[in-house]
Order: sequence, then structure tokens, then C-alpha cells
Amino acid sequence: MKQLKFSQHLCFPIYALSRLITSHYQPLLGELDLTYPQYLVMLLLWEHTSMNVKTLGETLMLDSGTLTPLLKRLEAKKLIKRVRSKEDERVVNIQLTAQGTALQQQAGEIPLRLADSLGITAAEAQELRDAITPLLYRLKPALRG
Amino acid sequence: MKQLKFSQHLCFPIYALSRLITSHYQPLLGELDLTYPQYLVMLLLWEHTSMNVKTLGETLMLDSGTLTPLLKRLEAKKLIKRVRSKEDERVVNIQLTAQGTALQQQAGEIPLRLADSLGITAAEAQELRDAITPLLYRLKPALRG
DNA sequence: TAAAATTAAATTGTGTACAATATATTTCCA
DNA sequence: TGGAAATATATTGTACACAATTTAATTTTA
Repeated sequence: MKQLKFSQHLCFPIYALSRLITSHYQPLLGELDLTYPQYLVMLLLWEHTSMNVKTLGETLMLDSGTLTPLLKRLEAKKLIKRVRSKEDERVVNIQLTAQGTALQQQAGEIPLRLADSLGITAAEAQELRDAITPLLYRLKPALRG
Repeated sequence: MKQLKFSQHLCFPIYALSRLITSHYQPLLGELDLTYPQYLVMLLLWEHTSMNVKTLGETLMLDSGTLTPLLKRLEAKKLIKRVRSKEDERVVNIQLTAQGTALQQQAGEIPLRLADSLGITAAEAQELRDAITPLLYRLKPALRG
């Protein structure tokens, strides 16, 4: 069987584009002392006020091995509180602090500044998102093993 | 200014899709004892026989901080050799070993098996690649700072 | 209802990513 | 031509990702 050339592989452009976009976020998020995954968590909390670790993980498609230390860093920065649920002691609820809530103001311009940094228009960004989002949720999760 | 909702952000679908695709590679690549970035390096070497670290880094958009330890792991697995160039002692050439060359046989079925695992057709994969690849190479690299 | 199964987080260990810096070599040019 | 600038790789340190396992709490079910 003929080997596919490197350039014919689907995987690489998505992998590289994801990292490239993250690298454009970095200087903007650096002003808020956030990493990109930390920013995603903050976006969700700004929208929902409180979420538990499991729900965050399902939404971001990240497991507790990634989230637990990330959330501890956000807590160390006093942006969130980690509160074990009274109703179900297995659950940890993540709540915004006043400082975490206040940070939303500084974050408002980031999407526009990001598009500017990337050199794409809002329309192009939407087109790409519309191409990718349905695929993301249609693909089967990988089988372990 | 109204805050964009989480779902309106371009960034997340690409970030999540990239990780989802990698997770589908993992069981297939595990049979070859390769990680996904290691597989990308091997794909390039199978196509070009020998490349130096700089060229690998430009093609994969990875720096020496990522590549040096990754290449040392491939060398420890006896798939490649790292050979300092005689003409320019700054340059390290990466060469396939016989074992590294032989591994290509086992890798031939991976692209089809991946598409099957993802549950997409070759046509869909190509459509997505065609949407993303030009964007990848058009975007400006991020400014450091 | 008590043991088994399930669930939610945390922990451990490996491997990227990448900024920042260091080191060694080569090239440039005053 | 000899020191400054540029180049290629390596190193250090921080922060993800994620598989695998552990721990503690809850639910199921025999």
C-alpha cells in the first residue's frame, strides 16, 4: 500500500492551527495572567457563575487530571473558590471570587483583538467555526485501549 | 461591551477537535509505540529520509524545546539516529535506522483506520483539510511578547 | 440493608508545548 | 581579520493533556 504523504494527512493542519491560535491568545491573556485553558474555564464561569468539575470537564472535554491542578492554580490566583458540595460530598463546585468576576471587564476586548492578531475577519472566523463545530460534536469519542 | 458567549468563540472547537483526533490516533499509534507528535516526525522521515532539527521544526511548527527531548525518545527506541553535521557543527541531522524504516510497513493502514475510528468519509476529511490548510499558512505567526 | 458497583475528584507518571536562556558554531563586516 | 551578530540546538522551568490508579462518597441490588 502506498504511504500517504505528510501533506495529505488531515490531522496535522488541525493540530498546527490549534497551537497557532493559542499562540496568538498568549500575549493577550498574559495581560490577565491567564493561560488559554484557564481562560476557557473563566469564560464558562462568567457565563454560568458556578460549575462543578465534572460539568467543566464535559464541556471542555478535559478530565480531572488536567482540571484539578489547573483549578488549583486559578484558586491560588484568587480568581475562583473550590467548594465541596454539601449535598454530594464527591462533587467540587467552582465559584468565582469577586476578583474573578471583575476580571471579565478586562477580558471583553480579547475576541476582537484576537481576530485582529490572526488577520481574519469575523465572517471568516464564523465560517470556520460553522465548518468545525458540527463535526466536533458528531465524532465519536475515542475508545480507550 | 457584551461578552461573547463561550459557544461563540472560534478557538474552542479547533482546540477540542485537535485533541479529539489525537485521542483517536492513540490506540492505533500505541501498537507502534509512538505518540502522535512522534508519528508526525516519522511520517516526515519516511518521506524525506533525512531532515535536520530546524527543518523538522519549521515543518511541524515546533521548536527545539519540544523536538530535542522528543527526538531523544525516538533515538532511545532505536528508530532514528541524531548525527551532528560535519559541514556545520551546529546542525543535527535526523536519520532513520533500519528499524525506523521498517516501521513504515506497520503504519500504512493508520490513515484509513483513523478515518474509520472517527466515523468520517475520505471526502469529508479532505473537505475539512481544504478548509483549514490555506488558513493555517495564511495566518501570521504570533508576535512574541 | 450490606456488599457490590458506580461515580467524582485527586494523584501519579509520561510526554508534549513553549517561553526564556545558555552554549557552541558560523557568518558578517568594520 | 577579529569581534559582533546571527544561527542551530540544548537546557530549564511552567503548564497542560491524558492514561492509569486511588480514594471517598453514593447508588444499586442481591
